[in-house]
Amino acid sequence: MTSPATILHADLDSFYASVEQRDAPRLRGRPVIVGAGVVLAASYEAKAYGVRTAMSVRAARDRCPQAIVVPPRMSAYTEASRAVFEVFDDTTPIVEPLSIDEAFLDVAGLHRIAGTPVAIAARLRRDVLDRVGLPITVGVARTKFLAKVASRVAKPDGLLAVEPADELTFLHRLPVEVLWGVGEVTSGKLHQRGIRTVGQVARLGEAALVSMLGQGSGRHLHALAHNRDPRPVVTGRRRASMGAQRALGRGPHTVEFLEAALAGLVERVTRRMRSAERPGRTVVLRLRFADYTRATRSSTLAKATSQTQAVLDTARALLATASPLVAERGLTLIGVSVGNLDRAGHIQPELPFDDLPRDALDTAVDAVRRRFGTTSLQRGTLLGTDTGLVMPMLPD
DNA sequence: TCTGGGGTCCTAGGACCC
DNA sequence: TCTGGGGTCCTAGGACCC
Repeated sequence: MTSPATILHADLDSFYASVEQRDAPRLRGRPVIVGAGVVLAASYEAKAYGVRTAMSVRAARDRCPQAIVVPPRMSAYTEASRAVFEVFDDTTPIVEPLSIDEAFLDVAGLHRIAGTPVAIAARLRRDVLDRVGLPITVGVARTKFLAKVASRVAKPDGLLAVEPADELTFLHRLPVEVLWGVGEVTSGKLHQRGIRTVGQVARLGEAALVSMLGQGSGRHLHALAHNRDPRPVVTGRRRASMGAQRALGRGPHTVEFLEAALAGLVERVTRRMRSAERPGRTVVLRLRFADYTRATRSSTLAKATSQTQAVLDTARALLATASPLVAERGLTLIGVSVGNLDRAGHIQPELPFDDLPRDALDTAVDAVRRRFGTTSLQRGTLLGTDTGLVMPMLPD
């Protein structure tokens, strides 16, 4: 017995461009590009001319000379997103944000009070339009994956529900690119073997996919092609890293310039970390070079921090280790992110210890692990932490 | 027409521990 | 003395997503 389709994937259409059209009547019905160097969003009128996200604005103008290009207004988009998520939250308590403009909603259990999932989805679309003034597309299905596919197919300004009985018929005629995790590289490998539709992937068999793409992707794609996606819609997920990056243009860049760029990025990131009260432990330096190759360097601190100076010192040291690459290839982008957020770090042994009751200590160890998100505890020692908590540990 | 800024997840080898 | 299996953490890179 299969469960009914109760997962909604709600996705705002051409989000940034829609906000601009909402706020400026002269832009309505016209091709609009939101961009700064590259296209961040294009209205459907612009997309009709072949304008695509991530294309350079120059290229976009070539395709659509009459397009109106406006600079991004991030604060307006953040505010619009907040208002839309308020509508989501009023629809169901189970909302999982995916990005600034899309989310999964689980409406199982709302049937009696709110009607069928399709009725709920239709009302959600009306509410977003009435309350925020933006068009939104909703896909409804039994799995997250298929709900997302449905919304993609239904765009723009649409609603599409895929009932359990129709799942594979619907899915199998679509191109492999709809599968989550199939980008340029993977689709290239599949195309090489003449595989273009999800149905062909499904018929291929798991073993063949694994040998083609590796165990992880092979199994993943096989499952998705059969609409097997057991992941539930989960609330309360928090981001695992925060970062900032900056394109530098072709060099050469002076040391002073790079130092200043790095300091600016670190300041931006650590400020956000402090205002979110989310210190982190792992500093990652991202570099991109003139030939578009990339490199990362990372370093994990003993203690989580959100202090500008600590992160900057680490980032500087990482940049120094990459200086041969920088000299050789020329730097065109630099980024800093901090991961392992909220993980306090290794707990430092302070005193030897070996005779407390075992079960009490096991409980305490679990508590430390939950509290600090770390499993690298030194057994047989009395532990102190930067928060002043003192925790005894038992030998194995 | 070379390609911005923000993220996630996976893999793989080495270090280290039990 | 030799060998081993299981697990986590760290670093680096790659693919992918919006």
